[in-house]
Amino acid sequence: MPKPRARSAASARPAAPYHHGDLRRALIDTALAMVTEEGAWNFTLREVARRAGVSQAAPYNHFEDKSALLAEVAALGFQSLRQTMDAAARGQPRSGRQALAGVGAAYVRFGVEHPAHYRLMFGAELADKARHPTLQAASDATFAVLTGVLERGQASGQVRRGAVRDQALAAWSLVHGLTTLLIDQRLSFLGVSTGDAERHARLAGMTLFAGLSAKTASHRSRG
Amino acid sequence: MPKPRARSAASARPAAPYHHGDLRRALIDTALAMVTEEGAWNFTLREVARRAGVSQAAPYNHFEDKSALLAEVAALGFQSLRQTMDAAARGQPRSGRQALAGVGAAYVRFGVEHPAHYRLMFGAELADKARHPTLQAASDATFAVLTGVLERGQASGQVRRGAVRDQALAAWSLVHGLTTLLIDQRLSFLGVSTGDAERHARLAGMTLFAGLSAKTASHRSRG
DNA sequence: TGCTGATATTGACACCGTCAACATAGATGC
DNA sequence: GCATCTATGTTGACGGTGTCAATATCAGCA
Repeated sequence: MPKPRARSAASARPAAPYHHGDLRRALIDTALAMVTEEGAWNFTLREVARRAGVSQAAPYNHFEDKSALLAEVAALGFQSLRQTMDAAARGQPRSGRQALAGVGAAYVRFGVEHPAHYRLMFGAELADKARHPTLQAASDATFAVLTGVLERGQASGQVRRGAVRDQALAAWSLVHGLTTLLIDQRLSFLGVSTGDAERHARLAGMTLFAGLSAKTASHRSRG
Repeated sequence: MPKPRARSAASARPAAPYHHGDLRRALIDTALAMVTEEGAWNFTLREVARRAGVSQAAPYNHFEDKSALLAEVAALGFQSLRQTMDAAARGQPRSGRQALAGVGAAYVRFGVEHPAHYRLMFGAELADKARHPTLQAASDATFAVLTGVLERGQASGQVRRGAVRDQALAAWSLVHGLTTLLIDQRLSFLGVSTGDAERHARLAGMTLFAGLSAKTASHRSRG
């Protein structure tokens, strides 16, 4: 067989036509699979192209850069994280401390269960997010879930009144720091493994939320 | 001059002798300079060798791996961070909330002022710290400063009694998360820049410490 | 039908981490 | 003093990478 160029021939599968059809989507899907299934958060553009069955330079017709593809996959991660947090927020009956703890725990759980994706989402390679508006938008929407919970908490009187921005920043810092420390195994010397993730998330969250609580906190938050 | 091989000749500088003398130290120093002066946290081993004036393969006589050199530089970063935190802890008159806030603020300030070094210290390339005992030791010593402050705080009655490990984990998560978010400019959409670092560190810290405080916290921690 | 623009391939460039083979020189034993 | 050993350099290579220029292919439209 000199050159399998059949397209409208009798072959059931197109057998690798010259033009892929929707290579952009295929590349994102392939990269996403590599990130989620294996732990390849720093994958190679050539490898993605290889798995998609195209040549090494083909991606450059759809992405300006390797980091553009990275950003797309990271954006999908933020969408997934946002859905997880949304579900956790809605799963709680009240919009107060329970909701906050639930969302925080869901956040940490997402990171621990998808370490490669989380690393990609927050990796330094994409630090200049201004270049990737899709990623920026997805990230903002995710953060909005947190501020929303805090706003409803303030409205319901369960969260101390104050600048939601500052409260959200503290809460986000806490869960983000805990997640990255867990993922990078920086806590092994403490005897903390990723299995304890949720427990520690709730524990650290309780400490923080005691400070956020509208009521006097110290005698209320004892486990 | 055909071959500048003068060593005991009249030349003041040795003019590149074949054997460097202490290349290991020179490589670490060079890499450290690249990390601190420029923002090159993901430097190239070849580039380090180039600047040290040796060939590309010379470093392999002193480091098993590129990551071994990375680990050494990261360990120096942890030492520097520990000194900063120690100074902050000692600078506070009392060993309670003030000390904790001071140490936290010093931590965040260190990260913001040395972003490249901080990224290297916590980067995913060195996630398997077990391979680098020097780094592990330096990291542990740094963490010990935090637990020490908490222990003294508990002893003096200013910090709520409880498992120091859990409190330290919460505090570390908070400052680490805030630092990485600041460094990676993940907070620009909030209008938070690295210039506000210390203010936000103290603000977030106050929220957390309100939960850690032994006294009823909510009416005491108002700025 | 033939042209045009989008999309894919090939082949190259410079760079990277790492290794094997070889060169050099300071230390050591005689 | 000299030969040898060993630590420490160099050179050159291998396979891998991101990226680009030149070229080939093909779908849709005049």
